[in-house]
Formats: sequence, C-alpha cells, structure tokens
Amino acid sequence: MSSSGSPVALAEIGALLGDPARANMLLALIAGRPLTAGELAWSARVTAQTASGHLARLTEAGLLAVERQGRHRYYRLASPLVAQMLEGMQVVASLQSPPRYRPASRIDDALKAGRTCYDHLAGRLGVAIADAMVARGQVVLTGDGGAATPDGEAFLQHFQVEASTRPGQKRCFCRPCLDWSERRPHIAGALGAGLARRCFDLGWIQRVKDSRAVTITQAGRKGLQEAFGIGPDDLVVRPDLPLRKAG
Amino acid sequence: MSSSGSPVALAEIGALLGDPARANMLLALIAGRPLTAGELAWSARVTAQTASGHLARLTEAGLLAVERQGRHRYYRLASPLVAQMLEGMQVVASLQSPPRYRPASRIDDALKAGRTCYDHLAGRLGVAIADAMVARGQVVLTGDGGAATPDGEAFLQHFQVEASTRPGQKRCFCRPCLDWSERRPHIAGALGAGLARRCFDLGWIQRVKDSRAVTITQAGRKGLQEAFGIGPDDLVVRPDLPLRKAG
DNA sequence: CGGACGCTTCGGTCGCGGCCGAAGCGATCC
DNA sequence: GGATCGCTTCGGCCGCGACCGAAGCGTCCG
Repeated sequence: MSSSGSPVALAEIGALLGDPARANMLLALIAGRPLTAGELAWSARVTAQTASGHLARLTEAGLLAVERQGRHRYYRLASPLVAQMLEGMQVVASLQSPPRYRPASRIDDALKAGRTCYDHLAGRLGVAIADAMVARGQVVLTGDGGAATPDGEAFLQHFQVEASTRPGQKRCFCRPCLDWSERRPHIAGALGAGLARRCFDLGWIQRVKDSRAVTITQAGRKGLQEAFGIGPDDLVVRPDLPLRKAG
Repeated sequence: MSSSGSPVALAEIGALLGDPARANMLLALIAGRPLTAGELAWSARVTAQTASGHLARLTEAGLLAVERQGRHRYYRLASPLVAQMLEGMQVVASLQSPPRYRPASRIDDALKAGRTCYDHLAGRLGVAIADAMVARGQVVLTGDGGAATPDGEAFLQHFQVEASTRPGQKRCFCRPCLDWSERRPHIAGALGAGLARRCFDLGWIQRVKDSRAVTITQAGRKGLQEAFGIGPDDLVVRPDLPLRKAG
C-alpha cells in the first residue's frame, strides 16, 4: 500500500525464494535441464510430498513451468527472465559477508567450468578467454562496455571469428557480462557470440545434452593453448573461496 | 548442500526480501534517497522497534549501508547491484499471474513518469523516447542490442547528441534495457547516455533532489514534442494494468 | 540540568508455514 | 488383473520469526 512497483509482489517472490528447499530446486533448474519432481525432491533433500507442495507453489507463482510425460512431471524455469533474476541474486549473495560454510558443490562443477550464457561463453572458460584477450591487449573492457583494439581485430580476422566487426549495427559488439560463478566479467555481445560459435565450429567445445554446460575437447585444450595461451591451470575451477584448512 | 553457487546464500537473500515490511523498506530506498529509520518504519507500516530489527538484519546482510548523523540514522542501498537485483525481481514479479490487488502507488508515480537509470533515461519518459525513435526509423532495437540507422545518425548530429557515434570504442553504443515500471525496453548505452545528457543540457528535464526521478520542464514538453513528436498523451503514467472498472 | 526525541534491546505472545506419515490417484509393467 | 511406481492431497505437529510494550541509551535543545 505504500511505495513503488508492487511491494506485495516483491515480497511474494522473496518469500518463495526464501525457503532453502525451494531455493535448491530453482538452483538445480538453472542449468536448463528439465527435472522430475522426484529429482527435485532429492536435490532439495526433502520428501516427495514436501517437494510436491513447493513445486505447486512455484508453478502457480509462474516461476516454473511443468510438463507431464507419462507418470513423470518435468519441471523447468518458466522463462529466461527467471534464470536471469536468480543469477542477479546470486551475484548479490556472493558479495555478502565473507566465507561462511562453503557447501561443497558437485554436479554444478560442470557449469562452473564452462557454460553458455545465451549465445556466448561463461564460467571458468568464458572468464579465461576474456582474461587472455584483455591481457594480450586485444580487448578492452570497461564497466558496461568494451571494444576490440586494432591488435584484437587482426586476431579476430585470423581466428576467423564472424562478428560484424564493423560495429554500429544490429547489436552491441562487445560488453562485459558479470559471471556469477567467477564473480568477474566475461565477454558478451556480438564478439562473445562470435567467439563461442567459432569454438563450437572448431570442435573445441561441445554442449552437454539438455544443459547449458559445455565440455572442452582434447582438440579444444590444444587450440585454446595455441590461440589464447590458455593452459590447464587457467581452466581449473577453484572452490568458492579458499579453504581455511585443507580438506 | 546440493547444487550450484551458494544455495544457502540465495535462500537467505530470498528470506530477507520475503517479508513485506523489509520489501517495502527496500522499495522505498530504490529511489536512491537515503531515509531515516523512522521514515522507513513508517513506509513499512510497522513500529520503530520492529523496523529497527529489520534494518539491522538487512544491514548485517550487506544489502543496506547506514550512516549516523546526529540522532538520526540514514539508510541506503549498499550498492547499485542491490538496486539492480530488486529491479530484476520486480520484472519477474510483474510477469506474474494477472491483475491482483493493484495497490495504489503514490510518491513513486514520479519515478514511473521519468527517472535516470544510471546515466540514461527510464520510466514513461525513457520508453516514450525509445518508442518515438524506433517508430521514426532512427533506431533499431533487438533482443539484446541495437543501433542507429543513417536517418538516426543524422538526427543525432542535428540534435547535437554527444555519443561517440563512431562506435567500436569504449562502451556499448546502443542496447535495450528492460524497464520494470513500463515492462518495455528503453535505450541504454552511449546513445542513451548522450540523449539524457542533451535533455539535461537543454533544460528539458531536471533531477529531483536526492532521487533518481526527473521532472519535465515546460521547455521540455515543447522540445520533446518538436524533436521526437512526443505529446502529453505519451507521457501519461498508466496504472500497472488497465482497471476492470473505471475508478 | 531535565525533557523531548530517535533509535535500539529485551521479553513474551502468537500465527504462519515447513515438515513428514498416511492415504489417494493415475500411469506403467507384466 | 494385481503390483509397482511417481506424484499429490490430507492432517497434525512443531519451530521460527514477526510483532509490539516496556525499558534503556545516546543526542539535541532550552
């Protein structure tokens, strides 16, 4: 009854995300692969009946979409906007007070290692490429923009990246995109998309079925080393924060 | 304990935003003006002692920053990222199930009418400008990019917008930015910033003190009509959704 | 110095909502 | 057909946390 947009609605979304079980379910779905109610119950560490209630609420709120298939029900995020919202919250969450628990991550190490972010690369791989190009003076990234240097344009031509390098057209050529898992920017825009496409075309990376994760092939390791100077060390997924004691 | 980034952290952020009182406080602060604990208590419709507890939690979580000034304590959002996160959630919230209550908004009508979004214009005004330029074939907007047409570049030169129109440099020249109050895109990037700056320089719009809201001057109404063909009707702030019954 | 004011801390009440066991329902398999 | 499986609904328990009254603390004023 008081302030802006829709105070009630915001609180409702917040309350929905405020329960650990529901948060776990949503995070499990952020990878893009539809999951059954049972799988989501497992990943939220609750019984099937509890999960069922949560899923009903999330679906009714429009955050999830559901599809029946035989005796299974497959749930997925209702829209990319939901994924985007979750990533925005993760960014803020990761800025929070220091260490904390450090819940060991598992399946999503694949996503941290490398994934697509719509049409460009993110995760450890995406950030490594961005770092390499910046370090070599091929690309400049600012707070909310970026550009290729003459050196960079030459490299792109040689690397055969297709991205209307003569910009001013169609879409943003180069901009930073904050990476929630690395907490540092990777390259988005036409340049990011062109780089990603070229890596796929060269067979350096492959999509994981039904997921946004990508894996680096043997050829990819060699190629990334030669083209960008990215070595195995640059592709190691580090834990969220350094451990106090070794595990 | 299961999936990605930081499941616990996400749930904590969600729980923080899940309480109507806290959501109201954050929304009251999204305008950018620091508010005292008492003002926030009022806008959340709770007593001072209840508000105090909420504010302590929000501050300790790193969402708010506080500054003592005499016997007052001024609270503000700790970072633009927090505002961004809230706007992202509002976008999702506004996509939710149909009408709902429609809590009458008041003070924030000013924000809906026109505001700055970092360095460019948003709200009804920002969207009206974007619509006008698109309709006149001066600008093309795509899902995540955009560009000026030759006609558009001529207009910008005539309108004396300073924005390294020869792009490829520094920052993204033109991209759409989803407007939570209008639910449609306005123009961001160097072009958006240049347009905003020019409107300020011409005295067409003025910043509201300590707020992101902007007001349109008398000269502005005339100028917007002449330069963009934006009439009074285009600047009317419509209710969140059309009313069922007229009020 | 006393009093008003802004804000926080403490203590106790109470209701919302998460949880699971048991039961119900539909689909699948043999 | 019966057995099994995936999921949902129902009912009851229980704990967390939002709320306010009262009291405490620091600041400003006359």
